[in-house]
Amino acid sequence: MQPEPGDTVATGLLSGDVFTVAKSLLGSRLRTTFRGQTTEVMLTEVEAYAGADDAASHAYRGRTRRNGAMFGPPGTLYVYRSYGIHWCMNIVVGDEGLPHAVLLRGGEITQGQGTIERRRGRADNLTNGPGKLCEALGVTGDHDGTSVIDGPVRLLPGTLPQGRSILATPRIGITKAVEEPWRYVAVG
DNA sequence: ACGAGGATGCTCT
DNA sequence: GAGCATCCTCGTC
Repeated sequence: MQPEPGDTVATGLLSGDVFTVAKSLLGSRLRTTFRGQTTEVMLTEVEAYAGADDAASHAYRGRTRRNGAMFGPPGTLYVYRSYGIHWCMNIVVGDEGLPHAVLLRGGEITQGQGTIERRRGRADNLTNGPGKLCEALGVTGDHDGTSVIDGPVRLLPGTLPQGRSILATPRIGITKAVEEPWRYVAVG
């Protein structure tokens, strides 16, 4: 599909293999506006989860009640509750029906610093972690299954600033497939 | 700087 | 009933 002028994000950005897409999401922005408060981050830390081929993926054993959003079209947001307390969000990528997704783990605030500090209840460590990122942007389970192309949680295309490079490391907080270097961080 | 431990709720086996 | 794709606080060094 050809991007049209005014598209919030080129859908082609989300249609490659999950590892390529994950890296290309670094530098993009994620924006929400709730109750008139706009908050936005530039993504700097993500992880790729490769569906049925990845023992650490929530979709490794197929579709369940929780992971249904992962089987939606690219751009679908998959939000789940982590440790009973936090929300974490993924962007579904690749071919529709394949449950490949990119976990959003961290970003740098580009808009709405004050709102984010209020939501987080502190002034440091605001967006360095998947649960923190959701709380900062006001993302909850209500947003599970919405689209980052035209939904309330909006992905805006972007590239990393000059001088930044991408470091691949093992993923954080998992107990299976722990060696795979599918976490990508913008450093520099 | 680093590690231990607890909070908490839902999904899946 | 186990097991989390986490975060925070409070110990120790």
